[in-house]
Amino acid sequence: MPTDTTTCPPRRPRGRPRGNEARVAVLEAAYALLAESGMAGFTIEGVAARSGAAKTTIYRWWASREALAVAAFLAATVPRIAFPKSDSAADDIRAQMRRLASVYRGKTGRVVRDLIAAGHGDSGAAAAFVEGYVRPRREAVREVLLRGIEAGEFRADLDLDAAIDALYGPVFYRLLVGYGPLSQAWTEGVAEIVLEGCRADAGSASARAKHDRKR
Amino acid sequence: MPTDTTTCPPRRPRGRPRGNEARVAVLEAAYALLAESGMAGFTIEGVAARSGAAKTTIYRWWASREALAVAAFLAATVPRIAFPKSDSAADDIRAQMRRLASVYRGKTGRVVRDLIAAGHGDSGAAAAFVEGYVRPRREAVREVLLRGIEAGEFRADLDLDAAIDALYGPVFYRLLVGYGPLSQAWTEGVAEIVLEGCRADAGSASARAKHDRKR
Amino acid sequence: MPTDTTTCPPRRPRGRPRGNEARVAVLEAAYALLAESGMAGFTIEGVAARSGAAKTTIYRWWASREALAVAAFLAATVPRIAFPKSDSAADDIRAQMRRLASVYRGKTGRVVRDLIAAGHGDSGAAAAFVEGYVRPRREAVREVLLRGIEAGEFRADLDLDAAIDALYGPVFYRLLVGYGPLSQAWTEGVAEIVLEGCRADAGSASARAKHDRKR
Amino acid sequence: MPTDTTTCPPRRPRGRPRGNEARVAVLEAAYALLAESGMAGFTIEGVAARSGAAKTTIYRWWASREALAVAAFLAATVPRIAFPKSDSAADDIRAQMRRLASVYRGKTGRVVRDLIAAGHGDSGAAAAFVEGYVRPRREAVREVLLRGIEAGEFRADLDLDAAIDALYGPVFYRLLVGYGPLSQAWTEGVAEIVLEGCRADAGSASARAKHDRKR
DNA sequence: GTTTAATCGAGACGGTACGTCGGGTCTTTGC
DNA sequence: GCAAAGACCCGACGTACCGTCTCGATTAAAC
Repeated sequence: MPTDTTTCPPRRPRGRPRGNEARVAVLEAAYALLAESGMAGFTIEGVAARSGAAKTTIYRWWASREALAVAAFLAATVPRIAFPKSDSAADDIRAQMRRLASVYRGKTGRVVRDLIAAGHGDSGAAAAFVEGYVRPRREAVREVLLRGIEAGEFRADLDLDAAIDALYGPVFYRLLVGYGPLSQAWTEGVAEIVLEGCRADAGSASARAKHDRKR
Repeated sequence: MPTDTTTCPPRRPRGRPRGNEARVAVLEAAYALLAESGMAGFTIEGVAARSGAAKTTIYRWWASREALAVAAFLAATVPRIAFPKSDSAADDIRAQMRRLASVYRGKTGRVVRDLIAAGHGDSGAAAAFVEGYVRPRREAVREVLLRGIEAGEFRADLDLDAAIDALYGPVFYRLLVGYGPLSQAWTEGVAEIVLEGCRADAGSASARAKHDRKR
Repeated sequence: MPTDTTTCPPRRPRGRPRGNEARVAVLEAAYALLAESGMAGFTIEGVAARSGAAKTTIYRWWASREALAVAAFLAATVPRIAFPKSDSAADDIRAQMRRLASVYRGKTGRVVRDLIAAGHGDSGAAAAFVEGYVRPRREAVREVLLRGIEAGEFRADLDLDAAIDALYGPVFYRLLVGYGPLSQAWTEGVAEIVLEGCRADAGSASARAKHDRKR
Repeated sequence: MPTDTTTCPPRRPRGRPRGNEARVAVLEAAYALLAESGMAGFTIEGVAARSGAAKTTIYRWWASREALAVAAFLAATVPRIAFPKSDSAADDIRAQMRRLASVYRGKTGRVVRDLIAAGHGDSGAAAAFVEGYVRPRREAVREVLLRGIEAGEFRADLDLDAAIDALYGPVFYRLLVGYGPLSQAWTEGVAEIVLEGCRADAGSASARAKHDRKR
């Protein structure tokens, strides 16, 4: 895993050091190709031809087509998400969902969709995508939810992971399954239901569920 | 009016009629291959070899690899889903989610995942999958939700599509994105939040959302 | 060999009689295709499509692609060749060679070339071509040569088959091997040499050859 | 003038050099296949399978099935012909014709026949066959004819190309058209006529022909 | 300064599957 | 029984990429 430089002794290895130009050229060409024609039409040969790099060089540094695609996407994507921050955590989440759906309605949507699909063929690439893209975004949402709990908007015993999945799962569902459009009205409908389920005064919901489970 | 020659619907077309044996053999071989090795390793050549059919025959009847895979899956899957039916619509949904997650944890999960991913390459296949698999299952859930509304369990103005997405979107999310396991505990956590958001006495949630939208 | 109608008992067979329309349509379409694009592009399917006949019908009456091509060519070609007739047999032959070379420089040349080549794949077709096209033309030449012998132009012990081959072999050689053009000057050069070898006063050539053979 | 960098002709091209093993294996397999079953049954797939080379490799180096067949034949055939050399040029030619006819009666005959036929589908292959096989053999004959002219056996104004065609055209004619056998007696009959036409004392033949042309 | 070891481009190579073409056979309907 | 229509199995086509490999050329640290 050459891209991992966390644990390396300060000993520089012998021989010619890795040139950054090739790496950058490959990633840029790869992202351009990905944005243009999705994972279909994203081939190692195509990336090599467009970047001017040799196939050998690509295979030296990336394990697979999928891994390269994910790396190119991550390199071209801002690592942190600008999250709105108002008085109401619920409002912030609603706004962010609207924005996410809007982005996913565009070209990025197709790329994300293709990368998730491609991940099924390369578990390493899937893991990289989750770590580099999915998890940071979940963490951002988690913080907003925590803020909402502290502010008393959401109930204290809220299962955060379940809440995040309930909010954003539907967005990915529509993105991937293609059942319906990622319209704004729909986004708000989902948010309405889920955020209602998170409210502090959600009453005996939790108790009821626990009771059910005991049966 | 003795004769009507304008429309002759029950007329057999000319030429040798399509043999059902080839069709069945292809679908069975295709499903077997799909279950064995997923969409990777699912090739037209492989299906042809295993089924004894010629590639041309396959191409005559199915538009693409993806279309064939979906057709094979649908042919091998019971068209209607057995849904539990108890006094409580919420309980029925919880039970069904548990069951779905359980099924998706197994071999079927990978097949469904692969088919959804494959659908991105062939919109016809994607549509067929939605119509043949997704929509009937959504309809079943919709009926349960309607039953719950009639029984007073859920609020009357519930956005059914949004509710279905909120319930099952997370399941597909985990299945496809691979962020976390489809564990039973997690399923129940999601159900708890979403069903709480659907409850009849969900208070002013609806009013609040409407108010927001007007801004 | 359905194309042979010389020996047929006057008894009409049972069932629907063979339609002549289909036969003619097939032969015409076949010749058109042949003239247009040569044996490359001459396919049973193409002939069927153009003639409106079914493939089955074609296969019923002609043994192979090659056989059909030969039949179509023969049906479209005048069976007897118009031969010049002057006082000098040698002049007649020279004139006829000029004419043949001129024809073979055109579209017919390619067709004849292709048919001869195609004959290698179907001995029946090759035999039909020889019988229907080559032999009648040889017979015509043979008659001229015989006339020349009677008139004292050519020597009496001339080997007619060898002479015909020596005269026309070179034409087919150039047509088929493509070594040089079928130009008029070249035709005359060949004729000059061969006809000189056929002359009545060719002296002791025959004697010399016989002498050589005895050694 | 210390360095010259304008022209560097003996420069190895970049990239991995072409391996000779694949080339040889392909040509050998191709010739074996050709000799076994002629152009029918000579398929790129067959050659690839038998040689162990990939189809892509074959397509990289040879333009077509026909081109490969010709190349394989030329690689397996001695480039120069052993020609008899006695006191008499006419005798040498007679002997060589006998030998050629004898060879063409065997397996080589079919191969040559098929290659000539195949050449009609690929003009490049046809040209290669002419240059690599036909022309050298013609040159050899030409030399013998020249020797005969110098020795006074043949007339000085002999049209060499026409003479070669008159001698060998008939051989190819029978080989390709299949009108009659390539028997020894027939060969000698043809040689007798043509060589008689080439004799030094062939009288006024040349004058007569020239007179005809003026008309 | 010379090794020495790695990077990097180029491109040959054995493969797999693609989607298409045409071949030849068989099974219908309809005359 | 003939003809048209067309389903069917089959073999080969030529192409696109795959992933591996052998080259020559370059580059910089190590000796």
